[in-house]
Amino acid sequence: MSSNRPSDPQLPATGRGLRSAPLFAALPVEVLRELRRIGSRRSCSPGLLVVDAQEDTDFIGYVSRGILRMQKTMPDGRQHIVGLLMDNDLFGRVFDGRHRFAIEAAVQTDIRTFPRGAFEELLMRTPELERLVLLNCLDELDSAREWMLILANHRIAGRLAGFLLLLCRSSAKTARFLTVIGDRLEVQIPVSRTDLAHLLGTRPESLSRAVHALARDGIIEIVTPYRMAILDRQALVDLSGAEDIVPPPAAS
Amino acid sequence: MSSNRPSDPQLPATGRGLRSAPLFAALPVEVLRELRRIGSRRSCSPGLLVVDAQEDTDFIGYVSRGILRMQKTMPDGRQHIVGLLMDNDLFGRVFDGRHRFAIEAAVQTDIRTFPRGAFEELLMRTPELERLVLLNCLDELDSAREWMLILANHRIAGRLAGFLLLLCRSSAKTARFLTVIGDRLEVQIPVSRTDLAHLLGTRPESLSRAVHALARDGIIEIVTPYRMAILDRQALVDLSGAEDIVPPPAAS
DNA sequence: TGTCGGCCTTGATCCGTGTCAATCTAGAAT
DNA sequence: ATTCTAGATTGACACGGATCAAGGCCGACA
Repeated sequence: MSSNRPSDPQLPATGRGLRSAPLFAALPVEVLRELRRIGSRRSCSPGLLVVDAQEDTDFIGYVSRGILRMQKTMPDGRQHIVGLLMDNDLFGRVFDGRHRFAIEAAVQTDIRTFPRGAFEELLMRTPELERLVLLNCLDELDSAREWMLILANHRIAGRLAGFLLLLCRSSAKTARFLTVIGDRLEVQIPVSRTDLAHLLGTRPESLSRAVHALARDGIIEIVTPYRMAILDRQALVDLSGAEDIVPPPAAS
Repeated sequence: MSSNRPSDPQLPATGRGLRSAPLFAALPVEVLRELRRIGSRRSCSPGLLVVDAQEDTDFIGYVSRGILRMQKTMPDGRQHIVGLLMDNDLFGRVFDGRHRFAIEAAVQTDIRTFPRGAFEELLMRTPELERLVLLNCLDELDSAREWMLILANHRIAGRLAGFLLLLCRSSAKTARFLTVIGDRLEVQIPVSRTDLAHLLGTRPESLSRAVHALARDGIIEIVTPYRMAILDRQALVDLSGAEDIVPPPAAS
């Protein structure tokens, strides 16, 4: 199945090594060295099952480059996506290996794995690392709730708009998925239409219609199924029903 | 608005004190004593804003009894619920006070607050507590994703069924919301119809129809708007499209 | 005890979306 | 170059849910 994919969802390369990993950048050099020592790289082809649901994993993972899909297989056999792990995301259950969702590579993905025991041990004696893991988890939690806001949108176009804006925002941090050519803003869709449909709680057919409706209205332009240009960002914001970026001042 | 509520959503009383708090139960006595020392009780009436969105709070909160609503106010003024905090839930951003959602009491709720600085300091020198907080956060994260599964259900009846089962499951831990009289299982709905509708991503009218449809089919019985009996749990499971409880063996 | 004002419920109608089915497209393999 | 195949798209149609509007219920307050 992975042999017959469009070549589009490949992502551009970025720097390697933990030094360039934003999540760990602030850590002291000796901690970075230790992480490098206990960690190992792993390359995952699209479709590879990284973690199975209900599995007790013995490692903590970090996405250095690519996309992982978190999903649950329903009793009727359908797979439902509950989230994406993208560049700079940490996954795995510290102190408790049991996963509740399967994790699968969506595109060619480089991850870094740390043996759970060694990672926990390092965590115990490194307050900075521990603090980082906890903060990362809190951020993930809020992100998951933002996702719920997007999913709660009644119309598919609204959910799609929210997703596109989410991509723009998350890319603002890592400069991935985005291509700016002049005043033209192109986003890379990291998953297939079918996956995106499941992610947004709908079907491929309905999603396709929604995408093309946005294109007809001149809000986006479909370059390829995996790449579209944002022509009218404000229209997306209106459709999504949410404010775009966090209000700058936030003064009381 | 809070003065004209039905009296139903009041919840039964439970034991007080940190000793009976399941989250902290496993901690050493001296840590409990310390927590008791720095913490203080607070009682919140329905509708009380505990934390405002974008607010930098100086405390970590723990729900000892009751329900808090996490919500976001949309640009058009509507409030959208992204989650509920129930008995035994911890909230607040350790090491980083900025909240992204407002938190409001849904019913009369007792919370316990710990000054952020003191809590963090205790966290730093108490690995058990820290581990507990991190695990709690990981669980919350997975719960949020379970929520996404419920919300992804196409039919309202399915989302409602998932919510009812969620209530049953979460009550299994704390024995709240549930009343068992003989072979009759009654669940307490902790929020108003309107709130529940928003929580499930729909409108009060549609939700009302879905509830009464389940009642007509003999799957549930509506005792009051805030209390319903589960007559056919398996039917709820089927409707929700998910397996009910985690498979007991989970053997490979 | 009577009035008031929420919330909950119900009815009617229209639009969006799920579903089934067929066709198109673009890589990949030969 | 040709064939093959999975994914993407389009069409037709029925159904569920959103919406607008109205009525019922119950607790709160005077």
